[in-house]
Amino acid sequence: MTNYITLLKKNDLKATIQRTSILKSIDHAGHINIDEIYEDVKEQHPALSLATIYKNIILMQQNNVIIEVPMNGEKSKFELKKDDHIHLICQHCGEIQDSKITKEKEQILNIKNFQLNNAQINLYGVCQKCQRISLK
Amino acid sequence: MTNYITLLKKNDLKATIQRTSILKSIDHAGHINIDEIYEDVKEQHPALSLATIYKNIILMQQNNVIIEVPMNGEKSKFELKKDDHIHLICQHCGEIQDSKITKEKEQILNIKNFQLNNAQINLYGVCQKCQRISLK
DNA sequence: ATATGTGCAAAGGGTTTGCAGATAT
DNA sequence: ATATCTGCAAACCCTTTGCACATAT
Repeated sequence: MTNYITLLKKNDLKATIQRTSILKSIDHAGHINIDEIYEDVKEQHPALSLATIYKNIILMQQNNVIIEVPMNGEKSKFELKKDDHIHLICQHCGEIQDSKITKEKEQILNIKNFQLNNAQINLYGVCQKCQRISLK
Repeated sequence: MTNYITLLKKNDLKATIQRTSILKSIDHAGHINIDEIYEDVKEQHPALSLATIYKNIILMQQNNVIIEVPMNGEKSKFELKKDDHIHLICQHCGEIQDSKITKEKEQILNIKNFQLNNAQINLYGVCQKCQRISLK
């Protein structure tokens, strides 16, 4: 919990219970949308309002605490800010795995005449677990 | 125009004027959101309604005629269905360039234990034109 | 002490829906 | 001929906003 407080303060945000709760929820889930955060966070803080979540999601994005993961045909999810990475999105179970962008992969993304700031890579397919299930 | 008719029929959709107009708009723009399609299409067909665009965007996605390009912090854009490719999104002028995924790049996306169906790669940065401008 | 954050309820705006008339096949 | 599509208006629901009270620093 103290980690979230530090994270917020480091990024010029006051550490309120609402914000640390939201961050905890995002951190535990890995990738999570607004409604799911709301459901999750209400368990400990029933009074925490949806409006507060919306306000803080915007604020925490602006202050580089979290980042948006736009999703095909559904609401954006959010994750804690970290280095660029690849999302492996399972179309069967919905789970999202992170996969590192290795140095060799990074070179591949180096496209001439384009000054890259950040990469957003979503790979849709079937995860290992679901591949096994469909074999049965 | 006849191309759009063929494209629609090939994918089990009736070829209405509304649909060909929407496809023409998407094709010309390359990447375009719903409101922009509406503005564009109204010039030739003032009566064409937003509701019709929404209905058809959903339908044409389902029938593999177009695909969604989710965007960070803004409304999704749409493009004609084509092979996976990389989007180079300029954070300065907003333009989106397509970049081919070469065979070597494709191998890089081959992540073990994940059965890839389709890749969605958005690279945010500064395009060549805008790099030149900021040098002046 | 005070600037900032929160919760509530209302407003706003984008998207969807139902239906009667129109259209593609 | 008929199943499907369109346009309109209303409904819906997600997101934002304003304000009085509460809280972090």
